[in-house]
Amino acid sequence: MSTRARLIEAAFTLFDEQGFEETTVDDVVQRAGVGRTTFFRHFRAKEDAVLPDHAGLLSQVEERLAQSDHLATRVVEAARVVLDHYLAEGERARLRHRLAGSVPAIRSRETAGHRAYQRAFLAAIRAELGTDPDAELEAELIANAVVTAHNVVLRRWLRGVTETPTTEFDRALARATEPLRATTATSVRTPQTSAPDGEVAPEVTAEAARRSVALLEELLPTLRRLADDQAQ
Amino acid sequence: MSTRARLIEAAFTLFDEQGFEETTVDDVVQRAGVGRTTFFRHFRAKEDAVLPDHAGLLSQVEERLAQSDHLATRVVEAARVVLDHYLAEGERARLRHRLAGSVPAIRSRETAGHRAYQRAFLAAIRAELGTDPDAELEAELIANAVVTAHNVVLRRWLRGVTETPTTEFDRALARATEPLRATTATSVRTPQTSAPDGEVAPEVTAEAARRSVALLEELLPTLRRLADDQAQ
DNA sequence: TGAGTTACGGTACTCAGTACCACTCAGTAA
DNA sequence: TTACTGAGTGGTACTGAGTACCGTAACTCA
Repeated sequence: MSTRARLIEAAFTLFDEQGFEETTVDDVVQRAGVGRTTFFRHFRAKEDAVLPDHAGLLSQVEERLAQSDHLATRVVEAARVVLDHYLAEGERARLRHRLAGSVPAIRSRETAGHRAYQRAFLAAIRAELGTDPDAELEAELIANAVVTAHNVVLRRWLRGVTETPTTEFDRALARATEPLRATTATSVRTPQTSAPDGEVAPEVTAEAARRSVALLEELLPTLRRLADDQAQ
Repeated sequence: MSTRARLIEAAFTLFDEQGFEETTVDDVVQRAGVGRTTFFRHFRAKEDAVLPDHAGLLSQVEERLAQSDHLATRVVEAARVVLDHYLAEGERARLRHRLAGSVPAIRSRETAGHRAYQRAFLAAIRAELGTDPDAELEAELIANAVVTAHNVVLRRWLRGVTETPTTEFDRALARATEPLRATTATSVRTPQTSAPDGEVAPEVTAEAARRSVALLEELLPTLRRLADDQAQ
């Protein structure tokens, strides 16, 4: 067992048994049987010993995103790389999740990692959607939806709510990448002929219209009074 | 000028001039002319001196979300509370944004705050959509889209890219809350007007309706604020 | 006047993280 | 053998964030 592995093992055990704040780096290195300097040579900070290798994972994600198949496929499979990593960790991932629930330092590092993935997704999506403000917003929303969908499923597995995370992942990411498939389908495949649009658009549009009209109706009495006041 | 205000002023100035890491708490308290203990009585950590009052802002957000008008309205206006806070800070918000770009501690605290808002939105949306897995995912996606849309607009203003953040905000949040309006329309409202008897092609009508609805949604917040102002 | 409250200042401490230097132990070449 | 090299390791000393505790001034309310 390598020095690094012993440090990780000791950190997980002690953080779990006696808490993160209550455990000093000295405790960890003593349990691992190594010097204090060695700890900080392997990990930049105390919490790094129980964090996944986000840097390595990120480069795998970027690698998958850089391939040349359809954008939606690339995004889904790149997110799948991250999920698979957590699943492969097994109990250790679950323990980290419990720790993150009570230790801000661990939680914030974990979310920083997710932000890095999100930015990688964003870059890939933006490259396809363009950079005008509306497309920019759309890309941000989709990139964020992908990470969120991933996280929702991952969290369910971490908490032991589901035993079929990969199945749920496919469903969740299909939902998250829906607008991506729609926009790239219309803008790339068929220029404005609206063959696929014609099937689903009317009901959706009708629902949205009803709702907006309803909202407007809420405002109408006030607006009418406002108009009357202005007329005087 | 209160002690707290002097500390904040000193922290912003020194962090900006000589960098966050290069500035010690002793530097800050010396510039503010107070004791070191006083700093940590006002702020739990060094970076807190330049962070907005997320706790106070969060309770304002929750207050707005707890009202009884339409969900989409509550969510949009609650997010607007946060945007308005940053806009009111002016140059100070921009300085913080620059600092967050280079200081992980500040950035992670800022995202932690946004996560808190996101959870408040999530609770409100989930209460309306239900808690089965699909609805849960939907709620998470929408809550995240709201925060993302807010952040996209905010960031554009922080970087000086736009001078009309509130207009962009209305547009961005109309987009982010689109699925929210659609889903609640089916469950809450029923159509009140029958279809017109004209002989226009259905797709053309649908497309025209879609544009009108989108424009109407953008205008709704403005009309609502206008009505509120007059009501006072 | 005295008791409680609030805000501030000082001292001493723990511990994370850094800088620097020394050691060990491989492998390699002379 | 000896000498050299480089990676991994360990020890020591330091800086600085954050905490605990105690003392003090001012202000308020009996």
